[in-house]
Amino acid sequence: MSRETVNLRKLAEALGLSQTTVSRALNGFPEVSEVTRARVIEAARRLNYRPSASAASLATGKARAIGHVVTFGDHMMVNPHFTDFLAGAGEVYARFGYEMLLRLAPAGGEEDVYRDMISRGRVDGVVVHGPLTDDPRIPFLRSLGIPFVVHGRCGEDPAGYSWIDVNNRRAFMRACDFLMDLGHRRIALINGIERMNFADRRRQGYEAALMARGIRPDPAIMFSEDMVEPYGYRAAMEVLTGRDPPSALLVSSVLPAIGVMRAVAELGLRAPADVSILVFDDCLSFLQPGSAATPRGIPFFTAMRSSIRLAGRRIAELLIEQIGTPGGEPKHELWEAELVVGHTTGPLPVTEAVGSVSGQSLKSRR
Amino acid sequence: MSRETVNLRKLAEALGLSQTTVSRALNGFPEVSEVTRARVIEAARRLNYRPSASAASLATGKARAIGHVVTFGDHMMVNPHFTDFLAGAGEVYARFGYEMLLRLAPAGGEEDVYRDMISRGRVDGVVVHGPLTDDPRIPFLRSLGIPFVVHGRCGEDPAGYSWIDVNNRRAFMRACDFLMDLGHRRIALINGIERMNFADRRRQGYEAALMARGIRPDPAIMFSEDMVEPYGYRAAMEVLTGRDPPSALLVSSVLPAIGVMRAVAELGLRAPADVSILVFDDCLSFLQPGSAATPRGIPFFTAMRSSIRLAGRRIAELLIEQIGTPGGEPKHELWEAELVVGHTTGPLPVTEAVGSVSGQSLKSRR
DNA sequence: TTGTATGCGTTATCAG
DNA sequence: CTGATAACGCATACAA
Repeated sequence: MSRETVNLRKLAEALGLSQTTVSRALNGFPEVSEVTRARVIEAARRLNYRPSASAASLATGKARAIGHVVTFGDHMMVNPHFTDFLAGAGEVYARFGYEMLLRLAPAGGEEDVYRDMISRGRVDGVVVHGPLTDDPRIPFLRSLGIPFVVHGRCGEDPAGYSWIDVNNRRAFMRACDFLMDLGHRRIALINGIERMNFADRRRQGYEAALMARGIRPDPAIMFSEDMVEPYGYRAAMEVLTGRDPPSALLVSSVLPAIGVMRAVAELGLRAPADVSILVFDDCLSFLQPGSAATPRGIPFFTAMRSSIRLAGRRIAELLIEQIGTPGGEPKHELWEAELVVGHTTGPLPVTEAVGSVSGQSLKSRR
Repeated sequence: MSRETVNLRKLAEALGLSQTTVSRALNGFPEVSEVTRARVIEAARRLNYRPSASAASLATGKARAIGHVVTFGDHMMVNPHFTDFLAGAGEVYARFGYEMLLRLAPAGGEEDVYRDMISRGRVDGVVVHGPLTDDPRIPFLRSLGIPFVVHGRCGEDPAGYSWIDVNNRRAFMRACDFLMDLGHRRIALINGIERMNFADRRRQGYEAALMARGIRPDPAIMFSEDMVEPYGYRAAMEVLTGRDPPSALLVSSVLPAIGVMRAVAELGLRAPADVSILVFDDCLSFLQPGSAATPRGIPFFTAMRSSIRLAGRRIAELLIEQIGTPGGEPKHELWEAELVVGHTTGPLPVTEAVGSVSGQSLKSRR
């Protein structure tokens, strides 16, 4: 139970060696003899030696830590998708001996927070979450010259920094095509905040798919907000009880989709009999397995799926690699989302296909 | 655009002062003249001086950081309730200039992780999440002599360490009483993992309330698992389609409650007409406002409510206070959950009150 | 009110 | 292969 802190000096004294040799032995330098190394390692374990992080950091100039700045949403909310990202990244950090630093910042105030933790030497690299379409954080971090990886990206084909992103545009095109192949023509979009690049791209995909079949996107059934449950509920309520309701809903996350289902149930409707629902599924673990599996093992929601946890893992790997090789080129990965057919999509209801008074028919079912 | 790192020495040189004076001026020591202090502060800002965290930490022995070890659940999942805790705690950390360190650990492996970040001097204090009924982490941290605060607690009236907890026992007694006052006699419990103290206490409250009215708890309608959506779905499915189904469900979190609602809808049932549902609501922001508010501003779920975000805030405050006053006594706070009546509870359905074949009647409604 | 000297616990440079 | 010794950047006891 030796609770007294044992430092390098004491360890070296106990071994009758110099601090230098002990340090080298512990850090795997090749020039130390294997017998000495074994002795040192054994003694270090026995005496419970742990190198001081701040001393090491001061001496090397490396913090062995990575910073994450998470933005307070409009509801002073931390994006719940973040837990799953964290699970993926944290696993990698643990494996490579990196610390994870977390700071909150109000939307727009991230730069100060980044600057602070970087210039005080607390981190060797940072992750950018939720990039906007034209995000000041990217030029800012580039000017600082610190390694960073963006979860998502900004403009078209950005090459000046590292990022990992889902092909959101194509994912929503495919989703829309899938619904139109089933006969749907009027499809609502319940999107995330379109200042965010991922949501902007999703809207683009949605619009492109519609227009490719000669359908003009209708702003009356397109929404853009923080992806939370009540939002899905309100949006679904609005379009399903409005005039000319859509026969299908394209929803940007499982969270608002749950709200959509609540609205659907409250209106006495059923999916997919009355309305089809297609979701972008980030594989949130607390809604897993299979984004709410049904008894037969088929996922509940039909979805475009891409694991945010895997993204966290890969981004952490990339960032650590980048920290290790300062001169390296930026790297990019564009992932394709997978279409998974569940229970919430089906062919356009017959009543819908017949007349244009479908709104009334929907409402009358209550 | 001075990107070169300016340290205390350079700043002092630029000012024609000694490092000592500059340091004292910046750290608010009283003995420095106000004119000097103003000069120093101005120059520090102008030259973009930020003290090195590792140097300060090495010199003072304080890390100005707080460690959180989050446990991987059975599904290799990070508890989504954590984002809201984080939102509360992070706000306080930001205010007091503390860093938040996050590490993942497999269930049971937390001690090594705590030991590592503590003995390497990365943190000044730690938070314990999700304490078990007899949690080895508490004696372990006490033996280390590091400030820590537990979110929850372990045995009866523990006094040897600081904690903040909800009165889970009473909350579930009240919930159960509320349902029984409505006429319900057969109430299912969809609980969290009862190795965890909070869930254990909830079960105690549930059982005590039942027994106080002469009802023997029935293990056939009591569940204990990770509080995720599919769990709620499965449990609800099982009891509602089984023989002798309950007329009310007591659910430990909004997450499984969403799964419960999915099962209820799939069975063609309605709440509260066919079945009452009462939830413990942690005020998760991504399900806010009002745990899924309905149009009239009344919350959707009837719930026992206590904000996990507020808990995060208060725990952070307590811990920082404790770090500042080493000799202090442990502090405890026991919060009462609030009963909020929503739309998912109602009197016992008539059919239930009449016969004992209610299971059949439920099923036949499909 | 300001300055000098020293220590914090490592790693890194340079000799041996 | 090993060992003195000097940084790293700040805080602080002690002097002036």
